[in-house]
Parts: sequence; structure tokens; C-alpha cells
Amino acid sequence: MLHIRLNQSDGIPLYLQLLGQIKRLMVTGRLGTGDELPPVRVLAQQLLVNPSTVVRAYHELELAGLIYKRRGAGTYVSECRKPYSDAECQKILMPRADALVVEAKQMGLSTEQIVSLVAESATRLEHMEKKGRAE
Amino acid sequence: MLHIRLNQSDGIPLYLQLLGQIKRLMVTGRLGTGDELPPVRVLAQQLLVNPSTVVRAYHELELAGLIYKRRGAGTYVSECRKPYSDAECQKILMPRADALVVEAKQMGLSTEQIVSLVAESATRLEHMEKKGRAE
DNA sequence: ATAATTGTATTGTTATATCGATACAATAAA
DNA sequence: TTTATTGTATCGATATAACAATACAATTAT
Repeated sequence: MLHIRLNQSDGIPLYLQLLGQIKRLMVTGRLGTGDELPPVRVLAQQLLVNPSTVVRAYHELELAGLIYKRRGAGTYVSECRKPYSDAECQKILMPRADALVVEAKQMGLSTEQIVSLVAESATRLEHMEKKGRAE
Repeated sequence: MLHIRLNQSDGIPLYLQLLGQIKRLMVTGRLGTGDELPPVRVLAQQLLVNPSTVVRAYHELELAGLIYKRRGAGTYVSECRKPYSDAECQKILMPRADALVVEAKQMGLSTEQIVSLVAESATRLEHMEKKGRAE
């Protein structure tokens, strides 16, 4: 039973929330290479969302190369890859970092406070990672 | 003439892009307390968007307390305030930081690399801030 | 006062995103 | 081979974004 929680009322599309949650489970080691994801219908019922929503999230994960599907069999986590160059990481992540920084500065945070915030977030994820592998 | 560029084809709503750009101009000092923003119609023509788009962006900025409007006169940057408590900052910014961190880790970045990325972004903004004030 | 400038309000249209409902197709299990 | 399980494809309903047109209201400039 995957530990996933969706918020029906925060404005973020359900399929995007699900996408992020599954990525988080992968990053923290709760989902590893070869692991089977729940069938579309099962996960949909667990999360109380429409199967189409799960289909969409799975589809995007497949496009990103993070999972693969075999009709009739199931859906599985792909083997780990590192298809992103440093330049690609920059191009994808920098605009998002910029947006976060502008928002934070607008709220009065200093550069140091912003860096601390992100460092804290990353560290917390690392701790979950250790726990995740241990289970 | 404000330095604002919108991307018509990247999927991000124009009013949100405009919102972020104006916040960025504020953070970097190119727009300071009391400065007048362009009239709705003028900015709409400059950016080649519908006046309604600018109206919406201005309206959200007003709701956030960042600008105020005087009908017949114009739109102005509010005086600086710090209405956000540390707890509020955490609540608003942490989910966004978490999302960025998961995405970055998924792409193979280490905690250190992620922190560097954000630090670089914040520092770059600070440099623009100095330049902005100087002009 | 009068006219120009500025923001406001309203209404409608179109395109797209999101989510839901249902039938279909391929694989696995019996 | 038959049945159950799994992913797939398609269509529709709803909400939102964006654009457009228009009339209105308050302030400023003359």
C-alpha cells in the first residue's frame, strides 16, 4: 500500500500531485527499480480519484522514462538512468529555482534564509531516503 | 518602459507570468515604493496581450498588498511591508521547495548541487538588485 | 466646466485542461 | 480455451484562461 495523499481542494491538478508523490517515493527509495506499481483501478480506488487520473500520471511517468508498462501484466519502475546533462538540469530547474527565490525574497526572506529552507527540505528527504531503504 | 517579457507558448498563463515578472522587478529594485506602473492599456499594448490580462495581474498584486490603484490616476507600488510571519513563510514556501528538491533529486542532483543551484539563483537576483537600485 | 486619462464592471466567445464514464485490447492465470 | 486482470482509447462534462467589445466611474489636466 503506497503512502500517497492527494489534496482535492488546493488547486493543483490531481494528476500532477500524484506524479510528484510517486517521484518522491522513488527518490526516497520506497519505490525501487523493478518494483510494481498498483494497477490503475486499485490506485484510483485507494485515492478516491478517477482511473483516468492515474492513467495520466502513469503515462507522464512513462514518457519521462521512469516507469514502463506491460498491458495485462502491470506497471513497473524502470532501471535507474541518468539521461540528464548538467546543462539540461540547469535549463529545467533554474527557472523553477528563480521563481521560488523571487517569491521568497518578495516575502522578505534573505538569501541565507532561502538557502536554509531548501537545504532543510533536501536534508529531510535524505532522512526519509535512509528510512525508506531500511523498511 | 518596464523590462518585461512574456512567453506566449510555454503553457504558463500570461497573467501569472506577468505577476511574477512584476514581483521580480520589485525584488530587484527596478520598481520601488511609490513608483507608478504603466496604465492597463499601455502595458497591454506593449506586451501584446489583452487589457484584461493586465487587469488580472494588477488585481492579484493588489490583493497581495503589493500595489494600490487610484482610478483616474494610476497604479502604484505600495510601501514595503513585512506582513508574513516565519510560520507563514514556511507554510507557503516549503511545499514549493519540496517539489523543487524532489524534481532535482529525481534528475540525479545531490543535496549540495541543489543548494548551490538555489544559492546561485538568489545571488544573481541580489546582483540585479544592486544594479537596479543604481540605475 | 470640459476633455482626456485611468481603472472598473459586465457580458460573451473560444480554446484548453482536467476529470469522469465507458467500452476495448492485450496479457496472464486457471 | 476461457476467465480475470491489466493497460488503452474515446467521448463528454465542467472549469478556467484568454480574448474581445463595450459601457461606466473617478481623477487629472486644461
